Amino acid sequence: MTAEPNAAAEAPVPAPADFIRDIVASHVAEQRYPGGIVTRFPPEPNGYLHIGHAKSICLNFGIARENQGRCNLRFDDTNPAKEDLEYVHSIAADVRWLVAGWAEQNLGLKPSGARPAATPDAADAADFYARPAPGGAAAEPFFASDYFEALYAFAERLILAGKAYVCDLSAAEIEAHRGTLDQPGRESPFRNRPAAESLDLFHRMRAGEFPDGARTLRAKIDMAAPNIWLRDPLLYRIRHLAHHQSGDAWCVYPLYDYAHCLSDYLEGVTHSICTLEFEVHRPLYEWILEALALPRALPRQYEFAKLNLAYTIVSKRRLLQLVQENVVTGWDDPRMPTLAGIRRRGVPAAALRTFVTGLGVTKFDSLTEIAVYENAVRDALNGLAARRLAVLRPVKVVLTNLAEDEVLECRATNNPQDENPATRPVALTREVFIESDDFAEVPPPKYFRLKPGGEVRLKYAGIIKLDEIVKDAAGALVELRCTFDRTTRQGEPNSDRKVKGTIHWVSASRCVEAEVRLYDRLFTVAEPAAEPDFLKVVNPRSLETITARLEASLADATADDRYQFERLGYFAIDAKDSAPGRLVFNRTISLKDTWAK
RNA sequence: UGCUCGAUGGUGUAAUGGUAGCACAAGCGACUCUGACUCGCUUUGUCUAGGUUCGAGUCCUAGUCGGGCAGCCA
Repeated sequence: MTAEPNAAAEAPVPAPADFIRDIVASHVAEQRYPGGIVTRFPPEPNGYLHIGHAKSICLNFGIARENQGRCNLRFDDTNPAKEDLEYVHSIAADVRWLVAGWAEQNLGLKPSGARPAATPDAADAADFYARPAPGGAAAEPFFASDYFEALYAFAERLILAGKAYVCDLSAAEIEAHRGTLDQPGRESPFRNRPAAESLDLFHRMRAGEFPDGARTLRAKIDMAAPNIWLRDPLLYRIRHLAHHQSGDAWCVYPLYDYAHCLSDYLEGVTHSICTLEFEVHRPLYEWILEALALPRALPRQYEFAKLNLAYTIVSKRRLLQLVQENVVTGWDDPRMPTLAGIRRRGVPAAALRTFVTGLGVTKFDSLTEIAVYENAVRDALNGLAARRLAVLRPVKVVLTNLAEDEVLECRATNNPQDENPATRPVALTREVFIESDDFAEVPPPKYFRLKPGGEVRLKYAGIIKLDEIVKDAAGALVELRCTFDRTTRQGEPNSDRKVKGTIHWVSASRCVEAEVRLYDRLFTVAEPAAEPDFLKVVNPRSLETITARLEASLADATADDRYQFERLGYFAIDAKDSAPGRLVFNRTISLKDTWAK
């Protein structure tokens, strides 16, 4: 992970307001949660975090931050079949990156190895979590798997209270009994078996006596409920599978609805914020907590609409497909909307934060234009990026009135946005490269750049005039022969002489080569997820790799810095592939180009 | 056609019964040693129909349109 280039430079923004924050504020006002406000970010470690998660992270950490509370990072790891340690590590790193310099003091962690007591009553007695000092030793994220023992004890209690039972129906039979959206379900024949029998069976499930799928633990609610999630939902299933955290300790694993609400409760979470698709699960979330008659204030669930971004896929499943089918080079490919990809591409975390925060939080299923994201990225980078000269597609220019060995030193401004901008030297020599786009033999109307007989300013150097176009026998352009007006150099009397165009350039003899990766959107349509096959709308030109010529100072470029190649865009070192002597730059984003329209 | 949630310019949102505002986008102009940035101006909106009220985007009723829900996924 690269250091955050602008962690300290966050502009003060008014605290956001939305319907969830309004609710939190009213709870604070009525002192509903004396222990303070606790939220949580609960990813399942089955893929990399993406830009949609950034919205959730900023919401949950933002609320914690605004209320001097805490946001627990908790892995919702109840399904060992789909999860992997690689994802645990990437997610932890991505969260820390996004939150660094902003809400890291609100990141809820626990002392290494801390677990709630194994019995529900003891777990009720006190919160087991702690809040170590930032960066303190021995702090680690929470895991739902830490609660397997406590969750199991809670389940025993439900069985004893007649609120849960072991069901011997097969998966197909359970489905058949469930009914349909407009037809009530039928009760399981095992629904009313004695609690003692269910408890014995539940113990034997844990002991490994039954194969996968043979039995389940179900809540006893209402098979005729109009809400399907209340039709005796499954709480536990048998899975003879090793878990990335708990190893071989368990062969029964709790399901989401059961594990999530209780994990929230155990951690002292007050506001459990999730996306809209869990709206219909909320009655179940509440049913489980209330069925256990727990002593502390219960967490409540609130739902908001997830982020949808135009030309982007925000689905771990589909992102995994892109990786597996080698459409991209990995989860951290700079074209990916993953936090890892976005970071590698050079986007500052602060840009991502302003973007998602500016979106607001509602229950309306929206599609955000990509321009909003791009604006946030450019805006963050504009104040941050050191200006440099670089030529992507070189055309040779010979300044015929400069001697072969002549070197004219020019002062270039590092960032005109700074109050007292620093400068650096760049060398002008007889042979330079300019951008091929900046020359037109047959110029279109209102073309400000170099054209036959025309003048243009080489930025920081002075004005040149095109005298002659040299081509080879095949008619291909060889070089442009120009004269350099020495009286327009910095400090010379005509330095302020106006010409319409100013272009970038590099000295042909004093430049460095670098691999530059230019990115375009990964999909050709605004809503790739709505396509029957989203792989068919992958943009075949999403990556273009070229060899560019950079001003010599860029040989010392660092991965922590951000650069603007003047008139071209914002670029960053590719932290993974770049090495001393073999520079690799990613174009984070181009500059706005109103001329191209 | 069961339950549930939603609907404000092109897009995303604000207005908590009292002047429909902001951002992005778009258009025009100014500035410019980045056709960037910045600045100025402009276009465009309360799903429909009733009702309550001095006054409705907001409250009520009915409708229309859209999202979500029937994994031993989360």
